[in-house]
Amino acid sequence: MKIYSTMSRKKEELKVISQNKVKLFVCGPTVYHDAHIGHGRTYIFFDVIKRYLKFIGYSVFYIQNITDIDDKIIKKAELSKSEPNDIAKIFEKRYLEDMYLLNVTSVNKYARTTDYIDEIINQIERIMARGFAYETSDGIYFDVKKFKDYGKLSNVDIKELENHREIEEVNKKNPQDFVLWKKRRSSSEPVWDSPWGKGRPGWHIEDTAITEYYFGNQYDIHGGGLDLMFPHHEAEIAQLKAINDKAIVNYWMHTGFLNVSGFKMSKSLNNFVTIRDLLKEVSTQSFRFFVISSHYRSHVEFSKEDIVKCEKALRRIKNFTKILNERNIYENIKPKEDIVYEPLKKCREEFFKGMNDDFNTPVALSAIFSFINDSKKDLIDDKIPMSDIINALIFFDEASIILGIDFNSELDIYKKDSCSEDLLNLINDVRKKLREDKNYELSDEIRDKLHDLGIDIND
RNA sequence: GCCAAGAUAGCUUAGCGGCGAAGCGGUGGACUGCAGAUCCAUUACACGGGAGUUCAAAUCUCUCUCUUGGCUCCA
Repeated sequence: MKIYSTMSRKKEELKVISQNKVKLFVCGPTVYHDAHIGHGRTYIFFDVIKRYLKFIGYSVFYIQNITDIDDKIIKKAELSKSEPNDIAKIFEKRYLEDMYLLNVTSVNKYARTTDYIDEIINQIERIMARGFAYETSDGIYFDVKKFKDYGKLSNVDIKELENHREIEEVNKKNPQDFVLWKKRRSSSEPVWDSPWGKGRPGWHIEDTAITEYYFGNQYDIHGGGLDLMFPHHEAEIAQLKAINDKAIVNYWMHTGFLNVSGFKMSKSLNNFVTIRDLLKEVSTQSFRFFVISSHYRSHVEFSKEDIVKCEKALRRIKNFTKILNERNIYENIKPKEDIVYEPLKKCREEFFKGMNDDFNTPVALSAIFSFINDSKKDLIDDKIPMSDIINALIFFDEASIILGIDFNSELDIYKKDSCSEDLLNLINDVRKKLREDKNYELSDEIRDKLHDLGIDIND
């Protein structure tokens, strides 16, 4: 199993800290608006990563933080004349709903920042005690000059930054220094007691507090979107090392951007697509397929058309597994016999080779399609041994579990409720009669209009 | 300005030293009253330009052109 590490900028063999165990942390969202499809991409991918590591035998503990106290949340609360905590609660709930809809089910623990205030304060105290942070009139700051490796992960030259950083805080020793604890600035913001008076945590400290609480000083994988590499992950590394020289994160993984109409999603550009809006138009499975049909580190351009293409491709796989299922005349028999059918052997080999090579899902998918192309005729002609029909079904089950896309179920975009289903049956009966009377004109018109409504009928 | 990523058939995406691959699309056919779906067959003048290294380069080096991203909060 090879994983690309941002720190070394190359693929490295996965070596876990304790046998068979992977401690995985991924930066979660700040809950002040609905998650967009870029979040969707990142979290679907880490979902696949977790699923795969688990599949190949690791016991994975996957934590994601939820930032529920932040400037943006406070600002949003002010605008909507509500409490920051209420805003956070609402969007946290909506975020979890979105993840559920995306079939992102592999996170073991969602950790809220405000549940770890004690740990955060304690960590800041230790960072200060070791001389890596200092107090000013408005907060506690990390002294970046004390940590020589600051900038190593993102390959950023600290000196360069001086020219570009906004200097919003005059009391800081250096413009690059980042805040660990913010002292109360206005009466409306939520605060907690601390040795430095009432205040709230800075953004970077929550992750190290949470990871230390659950994982200790060393853990295996830390993931997140590419945009978090600097300064967020640099800050985390600095904090970790400030607490403990031996602290280490072995693999830093970053997902590439999902851009819309050539640009990164932003509200000002009005190219902001939320997960819930997208799922009104395309199925979860199609979107997941879209996400995994490119490599997680590459930059991807979002387009509805491409998701439609993915939906068609996905349907091809489903049609194939449908035939496989029909051929499986022995129910409940799962012989773990060796595979003799060559295309299936090749398919498995390629699939796992791809996944083992830094989670190369496009290769894995390609292996599936090659298998379908190579074997479809044999399947229809009944030339595949029954044991391998079953082995193929087992393979598709495994692939479904790993990728979080059920290849064995029919693609169904439209949620059926009993009423609309009855109604559709009624319309179909009417059309059937019309066709029997050779009144094609009217029956076709109904079909066309249903199509416009997004309902396709197969005669 | 500094730091990155990228340019592969009509479109999307892999490959990253030795038959250019997958999906979508296109074309022909089967099925159908027709369309779609499905199936079968088939297709393609695709590795941004130019040098170099090598027996061999899409793949390595240099260079040019272009695109995108980061350097402020950001998955």
